[in-house]
Amino acid sequence: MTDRRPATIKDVAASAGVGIATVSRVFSGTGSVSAATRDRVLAAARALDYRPSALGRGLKTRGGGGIGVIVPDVTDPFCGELVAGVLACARTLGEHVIVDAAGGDPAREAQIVERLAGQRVAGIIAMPAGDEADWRGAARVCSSVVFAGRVLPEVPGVPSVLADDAGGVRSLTEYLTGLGHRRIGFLGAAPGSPSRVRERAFRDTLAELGVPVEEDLVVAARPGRDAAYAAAAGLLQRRADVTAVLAAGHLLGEAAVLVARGLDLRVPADVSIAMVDDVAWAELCDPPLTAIARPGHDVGYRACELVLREPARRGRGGPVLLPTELVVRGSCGPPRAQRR
Amino acid sequence: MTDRRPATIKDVAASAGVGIATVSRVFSGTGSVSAATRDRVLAAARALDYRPSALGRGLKTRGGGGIGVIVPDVTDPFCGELVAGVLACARTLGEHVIVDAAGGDPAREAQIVERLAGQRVAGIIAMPAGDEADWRGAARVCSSVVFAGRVLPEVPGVPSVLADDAGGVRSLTEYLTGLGHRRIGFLGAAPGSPSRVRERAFRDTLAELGVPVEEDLVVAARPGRDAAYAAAAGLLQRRADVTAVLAAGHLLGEAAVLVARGLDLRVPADVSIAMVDDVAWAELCDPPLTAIARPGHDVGYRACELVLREPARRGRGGPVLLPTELVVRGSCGPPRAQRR
DNA sequence: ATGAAAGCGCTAACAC
DNA sequence: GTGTTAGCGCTTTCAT
Repeated sequence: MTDRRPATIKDVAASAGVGIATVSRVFSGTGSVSAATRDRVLAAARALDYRPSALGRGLKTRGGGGIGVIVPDVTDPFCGELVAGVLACARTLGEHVIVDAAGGDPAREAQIVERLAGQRVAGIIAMPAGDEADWRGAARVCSSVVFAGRVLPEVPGVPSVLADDAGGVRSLTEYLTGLGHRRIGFLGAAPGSPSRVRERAFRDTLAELGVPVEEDLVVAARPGRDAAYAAAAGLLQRRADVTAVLAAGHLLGEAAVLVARGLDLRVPADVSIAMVDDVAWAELCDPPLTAIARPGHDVGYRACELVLREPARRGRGGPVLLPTELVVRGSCGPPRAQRR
Repeated sequence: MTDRRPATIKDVAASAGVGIATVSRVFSGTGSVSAATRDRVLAAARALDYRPSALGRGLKTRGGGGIGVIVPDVTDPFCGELVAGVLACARTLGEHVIVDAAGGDPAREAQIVERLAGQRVAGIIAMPAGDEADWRGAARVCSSVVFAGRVLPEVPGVPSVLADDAGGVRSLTEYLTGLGHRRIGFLGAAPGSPSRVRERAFRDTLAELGVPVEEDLVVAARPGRDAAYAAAAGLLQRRADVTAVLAAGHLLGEAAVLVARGLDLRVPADVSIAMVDDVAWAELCDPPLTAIARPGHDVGYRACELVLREPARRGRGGPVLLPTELVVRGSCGPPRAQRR
């Protein structure tokens, strides 16, 4: 049980009676080695429990390899899917993945980028929190950066792959108005949020449909469960006449459901509720919630492909937009004439 | 915009007019450097956008640093929490974290361990899928391995930190029997599963309470949503007389809720339902589900501490057991005299 | 306080 | 085919 340090290429070479270059050739698949020698090397390696050091190789080849992923929170369902997608793709490409959570804090995000750069990763995939300046720098620091699931405006040279949130909100809005709703409450992200495409899509769709947008019905919540709940409660109490609520995220949807329940509102008889993010509980809710499914896994997968396979095409063209899907369940119905 | 390769310590040394050793001292904090020199070095470094290479350092110091985490699936809520806990701890210790998902496949798990070993990580935290032999080898391969959230029996030298699942199931079982239930269905993991402590705890508690265990009521489901649903449907249809269901995981709980709804069973009037894993939707369910909260975050955090801070104590004593919490909501009530 | 030099484990020319 | 050699970027004696 002596825990001696790992065998090196030199040990293997000596033990197999060959030069270190030969061992290197055997393991990197480069050059040509006679079958006999290869076997001897492999045997020696196995005996010594040898495993090539990624450090040595990385140092030589300039680039440690691997890819870094930065999300606000790994426990968020969408982020989880995203990460899973990256892992799936990275696996096929034989790369490892360094994951970190920035908690929505730009400073922390910058720190993580710094560390990743120190590791000499081949690329970084980020769901950015919000500081353009930092990312402007990061784009220089790392060979290849791509945004996934979210973008920062004004960061040139960083390609992105996104779920088509605008399209999703648009169809949800059309669905709701089609049902007859005119006073739809919108629960969205705070002004500081990186992208308010959802809110814009909501407003635009309503405008196109000739439904007036009442400012009072568009509310912005800061991130987090509590803020979401407060926003939902505020909206539903202030405007007892809303007939439907469109929640722009699962936390906001959760809040809407809870508040409606607390207010003894029947769904969808008194209020219809729909949300962005088709999380697991949408189906378990009573009634099951109509939602927009965002392809988190695919977003991650594509982002990983982009960052590793097409470093040349970086920044070419607009963002890659992946389609969302409207999943209709039982939480929306025609508006009741008058609530309360 | 010339994308020249990253500056090295040599570049900085030259630019600052000092030796490379001095630059090293400045960045590693070792040795002593005069304030003036330090400033010159720092200035030069900033100008060149220098960032020490973790590869170079790692090679020299034997050990790339960083820690590896292997879970079955990052999108699982418990795994997500676990990973988040590891990230939180690793951050305080300045280590990066390589994450990978094995999908419950021992072979894939072994591959991942192999890659991690190649990266010369400082330690590995794993929620093992099932093959003892692989892990027996892995324990040798890597300096420091710890199991988290789940254990394999009989892998010596690998410490573990776990949620007290047995305790959780015990309190759930006591709670249910206290309510008057005698025919409790148990939805558990398949026989091949790494640990069936939950089932054992259920049986033991019932035995202690003098309630006979009917084999017919203890069902094992293979992993995955579909299998869970099938198991729940089978149980509830076969035994219309069960008055309560204890689901040993959130997927099983989900299945129980869905099946009960499909069968038009009222919860808790017709059946009480409780589960292990206090996931987000437990509170959104109607009625909200009584559940056992497992401290996923803490498990990850402690595991990370263990793997990095106490390599000496490895394997000493039994597993670290973290308490679970019984969260009583509205899904359980006294049994109805007779169902159907 | 600081510089020179010797590697860490590996790959890539280049000889043979 | 296979061995020799020169670094990759860094830390670390050992002089100075």
